[in-house]
Amino acid sequence: MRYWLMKSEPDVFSWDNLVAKGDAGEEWDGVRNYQARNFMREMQLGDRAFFYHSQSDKAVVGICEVIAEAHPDSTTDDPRWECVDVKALRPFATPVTLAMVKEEPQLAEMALLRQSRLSVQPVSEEEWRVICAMGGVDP
DNA sequence: GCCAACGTTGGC
DNA sequence: GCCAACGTTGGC
Repeated sequence: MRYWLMKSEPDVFSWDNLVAKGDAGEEWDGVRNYQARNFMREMQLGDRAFFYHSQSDKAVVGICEVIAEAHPDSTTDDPRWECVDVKALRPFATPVTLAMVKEEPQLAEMALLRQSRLSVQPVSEEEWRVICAMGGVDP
């Protein structure tokens, strides 16, 4: 299993919105960046991803699971764009803010810090464990 | 609201 | 194929 981090602006689509979708989950549509799309193509059923709120929150707020592998993005006719489906798995007891990530030396190499504009990115197993511990959830 | 980073577009 | 112009994202 691999680990990922996916960003969303909470004003557009929040963690609570995903929770409301239940086990049916939701398409992670709207990605129009090749690098982010390529990471979604690598995702497999059962992979886990952090749900990150950009802009106002700037924090990891929950864990979701990939429930459908890459398929055409229903929000466009352009065949270049694909997306996966995810469902909410569990919320963080304590949201892990961007500031907290910056202060943790073990997380210094994260794409979240190095490539701030990338909306879908891989997370190493070690980074996954560290952030889960900070957030008070089981990895 | 501003700005840095960076991706995309289009002229040459 | 290069590069200037421009648009978007996301942190501050």
